[in-house]
Amino acid sequence: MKFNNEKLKIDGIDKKILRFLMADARKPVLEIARSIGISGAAIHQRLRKLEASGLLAGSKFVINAKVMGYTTMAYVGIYLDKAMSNPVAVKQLEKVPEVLECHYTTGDWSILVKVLCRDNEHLMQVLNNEIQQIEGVSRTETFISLAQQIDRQITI
Amino acid sequence: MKFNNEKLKIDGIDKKILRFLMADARKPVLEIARSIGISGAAIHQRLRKLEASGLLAGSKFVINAKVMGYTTMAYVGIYLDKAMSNPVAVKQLEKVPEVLECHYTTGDWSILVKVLCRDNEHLMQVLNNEIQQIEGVSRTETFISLAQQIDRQITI
DNA sequence: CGTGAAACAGATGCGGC
DNA sequence: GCCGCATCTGTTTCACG
Repeated sequence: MKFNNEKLKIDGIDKKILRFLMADARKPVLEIARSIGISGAAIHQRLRKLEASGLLAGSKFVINAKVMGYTTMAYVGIYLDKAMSNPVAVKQLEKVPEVLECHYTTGDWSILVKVLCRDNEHLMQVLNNEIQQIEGVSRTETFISLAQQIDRQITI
Repeated sequence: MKFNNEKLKIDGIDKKILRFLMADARKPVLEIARSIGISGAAIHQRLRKLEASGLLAGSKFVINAKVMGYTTMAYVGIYLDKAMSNPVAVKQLEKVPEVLECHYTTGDWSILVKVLCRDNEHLMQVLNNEIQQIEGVSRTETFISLAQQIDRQITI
């Protein structure tokens, strides 16, 4: 991806718009307009500009996974055999729906993944039957998140 | 939070609606209606039901932090002194805007946080001047994410 | 549950300043 | 850049099957 991010200037009004929409992507533009005392058309123009700049990477509905019975979140550090290339392992991890994030990290492990499971038993199955079955995975270290106490985006 | 999640039944139509909105929270309900061949009013009713069930936890605009010059993401494992209670430390971590997530974890550390910084130098400042200055923090271990290769929500 | 119609509200494009 | 206006589209409610 290439963006024209060299001239990207975000002024106070842009920031206000972004803060509103980061908290609620469905907030009507006209409502935001009234809140910050500017016309709806102006907000619209600014949003087009921000979108063109690549700063706006879309919007998401947030699902409360707990209500769906997914209560166990964990981070898993994965050690790969020297022979195993990272992209090949990632391709396998993509096929595991419980894997929500995957990072290529410095430090002890080759890969750090975040997984979301229904319960500890489900987590065990994902570890044993999915992740550790991937070729090249030699060992894993699991850290269960007993509570997620902060969850937010970058502060604008 | 308590929800009436005992009777929560999600059928195929609900799943389709959710999949559309999880990918793009601003997608018009009428467009979804046309895609799946049902009236707009029906989608609207289902969304109200899903919202009341607590499954819908809002929506967010996603910001591309790279365009804002934030290119260094890292996970930091934090060791707390025995005397230090977790909630007190979390309260301090909340004040650090670079901290995006904070998990109370099993395993070696007391806390695992995700931080997003402009560059390695900024990360170093956050570690030395912010996180390690928090009372009760004895030691940290940092894992820089060289690349985030998967980033998604729960699969419906 | 679903539908279609009606009333309301928001989105979008444009000329003008 | 912003505004106001006109038009189009989407949202929301409601009575009914």
